[in-house]
Amino acid sequence: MSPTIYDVARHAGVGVGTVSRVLNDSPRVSETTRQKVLAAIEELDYHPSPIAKRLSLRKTFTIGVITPFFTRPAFVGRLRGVEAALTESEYDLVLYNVETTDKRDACFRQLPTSQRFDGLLLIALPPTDEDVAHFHQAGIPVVLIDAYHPALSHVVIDDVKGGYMATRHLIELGHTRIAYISDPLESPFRFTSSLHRYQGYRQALDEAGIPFRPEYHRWAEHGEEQARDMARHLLNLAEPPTAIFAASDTQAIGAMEAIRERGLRIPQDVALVGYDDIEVSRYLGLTTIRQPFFETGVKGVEVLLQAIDHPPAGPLRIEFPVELISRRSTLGDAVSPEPR
Amino acid sequence: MSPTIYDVARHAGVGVGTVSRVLNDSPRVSETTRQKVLAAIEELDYHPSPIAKRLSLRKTFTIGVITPFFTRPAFVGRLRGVEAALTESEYDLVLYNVETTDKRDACFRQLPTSQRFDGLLLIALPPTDEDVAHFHQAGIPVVLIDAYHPALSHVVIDDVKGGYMATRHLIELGHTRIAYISDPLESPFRFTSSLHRYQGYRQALDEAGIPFRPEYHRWAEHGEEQARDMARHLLNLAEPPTAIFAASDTQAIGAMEAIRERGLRIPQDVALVGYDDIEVSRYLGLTTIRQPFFETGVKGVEVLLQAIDHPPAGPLRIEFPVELISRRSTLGDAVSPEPR
DNA sequence: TGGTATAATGGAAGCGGTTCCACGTGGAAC
DNA sequence: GTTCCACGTGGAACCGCTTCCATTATACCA
Repeated sequence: MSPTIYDVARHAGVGVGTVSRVLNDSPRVSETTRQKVLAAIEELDYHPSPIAKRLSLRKTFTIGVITPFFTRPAFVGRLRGVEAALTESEYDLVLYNVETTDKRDACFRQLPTSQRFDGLLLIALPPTDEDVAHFHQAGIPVVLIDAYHPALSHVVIDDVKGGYMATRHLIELGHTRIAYISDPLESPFRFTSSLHRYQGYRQALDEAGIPFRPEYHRWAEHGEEQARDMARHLLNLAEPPTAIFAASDTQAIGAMEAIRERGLRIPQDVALVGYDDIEVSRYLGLTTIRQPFFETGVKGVEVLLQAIDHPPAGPLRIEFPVELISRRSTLGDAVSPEPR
Repeated sequence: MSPTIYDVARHAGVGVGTVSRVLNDSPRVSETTRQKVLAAIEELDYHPSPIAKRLSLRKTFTIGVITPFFTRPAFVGRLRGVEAALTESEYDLVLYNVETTDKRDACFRQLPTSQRFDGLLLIALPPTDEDVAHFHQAGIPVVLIDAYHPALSHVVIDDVKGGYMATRHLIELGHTRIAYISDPLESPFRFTSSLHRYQGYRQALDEAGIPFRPEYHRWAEHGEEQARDMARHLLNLAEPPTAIFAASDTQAIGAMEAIRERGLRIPQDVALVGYDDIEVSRYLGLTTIRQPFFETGVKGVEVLLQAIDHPPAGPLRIEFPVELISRRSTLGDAVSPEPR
């Protein structure tokens, strides 16, 4: 049996209150007593029970993180930031990976009232009004990362702007036949990124006076393979695009494949822009919109921990900037598959 | 303030013991009483406090999962299985992502004695004897996934065999100039997969009477880019290999790039085998050794939960089979980049 | 009819912390 | 020499469960 605070108190010849004060760095302890207590702790190899602390303080020191498909770079990137920020703190990170809407709904329904969390962090999962009402009733702070709800604090990037920047970049390079491939604009998970980037795409076209062609926008389930197929379709059009903007780097890589397999050159025949700046993109020479995954994860944690201790008057909105990273897939030399 | 078990007891006109029995499905409650209690629970919208339960039972119902670089497919794949198995149970999953040996060591030192976990799951992180002694002293069950220590239960695949199978496959296709690219065989993280696969590679060569050529084995930090550079080097040899076995699909993809950029055909000029069967491999037509990521994660959880409730006499060893998946990168038609 | 086994139940104690309140002490202020 | 206060300290009560033990009610048997 591991020693308790009572054992330490007895061993040090003091009361449990004093030991507790030492543990919590209270200034109301004399230096000599502190030393005695620390010696006893050392000697007994005492480790306080976090569970008892939690019960006593009526605080779980745990936050629940719900993320969809954490195999995808965009989600795991944010999760990485969340994990890093949380291990810096005294909070535990309990993870839920959601790959079906059923599991998402189960999480949304059960976790807030489970008395297990001081707060909840949702990654890329916008809740419904009903969900939010439920969170509110449970009295648990919830922060969204890369998702939006008017009543909840959220850490986001401006995807409309990102879509605009990507498209604008292509327009500035002289392209007018610019296609957009993405996830479905509406899906059961209510992911919004493809939609917002689409809006930015449309906006840039409008602004440049380039008419939008419906056949230049294609969507399918997320994935390289699906993206490759979409790009193949685009390249088969009577008047194929000279540039493709993909809603994610993963999809851009699929498009790259389709372009290559037709023997076309990037960017001379088809220019390509992705989104996310995932790890391999630099190496592939893919022009892309960089979004700060890690930082949004960290910030989400900060906002949530702050909200736990000092509930803000209203929901906070934190927006991170996106950045265009120009590489070979739109500029200068061809990307490699071409022999050098 | 949310209601407690006392509120429920009072409301139902019974004692707290009875409510507790109802909550825990004890048979020692009459049906009428049970109904009364359930009604009270419903009416008060009562949710029992897991923290209080944990303190009372002296059990945390939490397991700690320590994984390196969970951005890499091989690790996140296992983690996915772990998460899935754990949400099925009543245990919480607390996650630690380790990207430096410092953090690994800190986790190994602190977590076992932190009184926060009923068990620990280490993914691909073999502990030292000293670490194991520490785990043992803390009295906490530890299970390894994809790692080995003689004193700990572990869930593994036979990487030697996997390396053998990959190499054997190439030999059977008539190759004799077979290169191997991998992570460094020894690293601060003590990952063993590159080493074991290397051993299998050597074994297959020996068995076929093909002399091992040191210049055909190259290693570098994990990553597509590093792998591409290694493959470039191999292809620049006076007598370049006709086949490359890469210790991971990620590295195989890097090699693919190097092969393409020289205008060589896969598999006619250079055949390619990877390892892991990550998601994109099917789509890239990459021949590979499939290992059951998800299943090993699930199994690791099973073994650990079992060990928590019924400590086994000695450490268990669970081995999963690997499987050769033959695709275009060694067989038949060229992989795409070639126009169809 | 009394005795006894059995089932259902109430409630105190315990899990291991925190905190509030009471108390003793010593020095400063008058 | 008294009064006052700040400081340091001990310990009971409490957080919300589980469980064991005592008790009561019921059923069954001789």
